[in-house]
Amino acid sequence: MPNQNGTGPRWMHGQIKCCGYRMTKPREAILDVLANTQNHLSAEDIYMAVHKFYPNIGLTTVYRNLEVLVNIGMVVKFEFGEGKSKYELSDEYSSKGHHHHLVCKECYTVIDYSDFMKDEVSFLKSTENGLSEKYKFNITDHLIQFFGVCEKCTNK
Amino acid sequence: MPNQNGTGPRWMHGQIKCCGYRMTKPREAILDVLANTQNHLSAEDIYMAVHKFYPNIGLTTVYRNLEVLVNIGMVVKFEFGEGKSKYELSDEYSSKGHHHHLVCKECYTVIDYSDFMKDEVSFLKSTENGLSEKYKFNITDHLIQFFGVCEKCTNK
DNA sequence: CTCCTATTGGTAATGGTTGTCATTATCAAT
DNA sequence: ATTGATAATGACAACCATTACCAATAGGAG
Ligand SMILES: [Mn+2]
Ligand SMILES: [Mn+2]
Ligand SMILES: [Zn+2]
Ligand SMILES: [Zn+2]
Repeated sequence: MPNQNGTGPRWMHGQIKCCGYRMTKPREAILDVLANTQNHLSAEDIYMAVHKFYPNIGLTTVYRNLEVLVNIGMVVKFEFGEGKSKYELSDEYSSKGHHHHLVCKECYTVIDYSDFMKDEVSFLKSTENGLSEKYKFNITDHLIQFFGVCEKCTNK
Repeated sequence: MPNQNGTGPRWMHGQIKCCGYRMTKPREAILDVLANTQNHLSAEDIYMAVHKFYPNIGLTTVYRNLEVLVNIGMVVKFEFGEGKSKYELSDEYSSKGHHHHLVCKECYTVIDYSDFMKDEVSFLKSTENGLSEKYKFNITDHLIQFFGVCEKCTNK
């Protein structure tokens, strides 16, 4: 979807140009779709959303660009166990900020949470330090997910 | 591989019979393969290992049984980003015990670690409590992974 | 031993993702 | 504004891990 108000962050001025990539219509459209949803979208979801405004943009192009955007850190790719990857804007480019996921194993509802971070921060810091020291790893990232059954699925 | 010494835990007496499942040759072979490796195996890996001793056991059977074993909690399924699932015995049936994973994003080496658990325990307890309370989730499980670049890949 | 039915194995199908390649579009340099 | 090098695109085919299907087999309670 074309940026509705002219005041939003123009992707043009973001990470993309700096990395030697060109700013193209599909790229922009994909970022706009991701910026305008609260959900975690599959490549197909994004393709369909983009398709409404640019019917000639292909699914292959969506996949290719998601890969690029993940590589330059503007988008994050997740596997929640559904058999297809889900994407969302990375912390820096999203209004959500740093968060993790609570996933229902039955209906695959995904909840973003950023509560209870005090304990997480200290846990992460000490664990990352310990691990990188002991295993000589250059740690760049972490993945924390909780799984369970949501309220709706429990009462069913 | 057929259980090498007659003294190991016979899967026969485990979880399987209790759940109404039958103990079959393929089932036993798959569990033996998983019990005799330190690695995280794909369905194909397991199929090939089983195939050496029971050449007539099919890949489909391996997949079907892995699903059963995951469902009754004897096996755990992981996605490390390679595009195929990896399997290992669950904590209770493995000599490894409770642990998490440190994954190299370049070569997909996976390290099991169970260090630095003191901080994790308190983090998990408070976060699980907070989340299940706030979001009315019945939390059953968690996934913690650290990603980075291993020593070998860094010097290359 | 018999019977019920869970399980198997072979093969085809599915579905998400990636490769190919001729064509097009971006943008730095003129 | 025009040009040119090349990044990016779109249509389609190929890939590959996983599932569905179904007739044949085998576990194990009685
Ligand atoms: Mn999220
Ligand atoms: Mn492990
Ligand atoms: Zn649910
Ligand atoms: Zn590595």
